[in-house]
Amino acid sequence: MPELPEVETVRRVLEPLLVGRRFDQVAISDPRLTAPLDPDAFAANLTGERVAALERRGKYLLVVLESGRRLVIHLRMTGSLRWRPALSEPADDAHQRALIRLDDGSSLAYRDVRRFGTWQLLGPAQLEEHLARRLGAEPLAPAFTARALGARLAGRRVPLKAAILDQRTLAGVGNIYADEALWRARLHPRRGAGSLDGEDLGALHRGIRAALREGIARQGSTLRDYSLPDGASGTMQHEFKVYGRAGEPCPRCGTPIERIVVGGRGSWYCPHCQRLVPASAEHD
DNA sequence: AGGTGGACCCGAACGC
DNA sequence: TGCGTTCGGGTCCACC
Repeated sequence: MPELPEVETVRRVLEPLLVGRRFDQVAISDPRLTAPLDPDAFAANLTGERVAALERRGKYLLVVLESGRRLVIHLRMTGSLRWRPALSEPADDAHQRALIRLDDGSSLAYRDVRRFGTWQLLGPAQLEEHLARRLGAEPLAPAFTARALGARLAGRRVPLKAAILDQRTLAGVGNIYADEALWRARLHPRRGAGSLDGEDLGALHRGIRAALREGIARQGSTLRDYSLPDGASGTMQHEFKVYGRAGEPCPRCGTPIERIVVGGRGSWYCPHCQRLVPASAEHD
């Protein structure tokens, strides 16, 4: 599932391949991708544009075009981008939803098994408004401090994990990195979001950033559909401490990892390291 | 206003 | 073996 580390990896790989290139041909074969806009009109609108920069905000990939417009790509769950050099074999892919031919003969294909992903074409002001409505702070930016995180969580009664998954709390964390961050911070996913003290907030802030940074360093996690634009796999899935590891020993204390459902999401955690109530209040 | 649950989609995993 | 059912995941939206 593409979360911040996966989208950032895609951005880094594609940046040198796309910047300066012109879109010579654009074909969109799934109307869902650009709905409610007509896919052919959308494709025609993109044709001839040149890429000025590749940016990322939360889980959004932003293709900045020379006209100033942005092609805003959200991969949702199963979307992926695949770049192929000039003269390479065209892929036989039933799940391909769009194909862009670039002016150097290379191509960029978009595939999406579950068809949740979206493409939008927005002007700078529209994009700003679109993102401001949906996203909180970039967790790896200097402005994202433990204090700022605390301000976003204060007074909230939702489970902590649900608050972290809310993109307006902070942008880019999904189910996997939420569990990994909570394990690092030794916080139970069902803790009340507004119940954290200063020490907890510091640990959560560090846990979120460390989990995301390791994810980027490992080029993301390849579980099913995500892969790098050159077809390579990320390796972060080998580094998961708790995600998907029910019954396996906690890497810190050896207690078997448990799976519960929090905010409707499968959630893995260590029942010993991540207590709902302070350890001092228990018999043990 | 803030929180909650269903809808969207489809392959994989599961149950009989 | 083969069929049907359930599940999951990010976001939006209708509802409380």
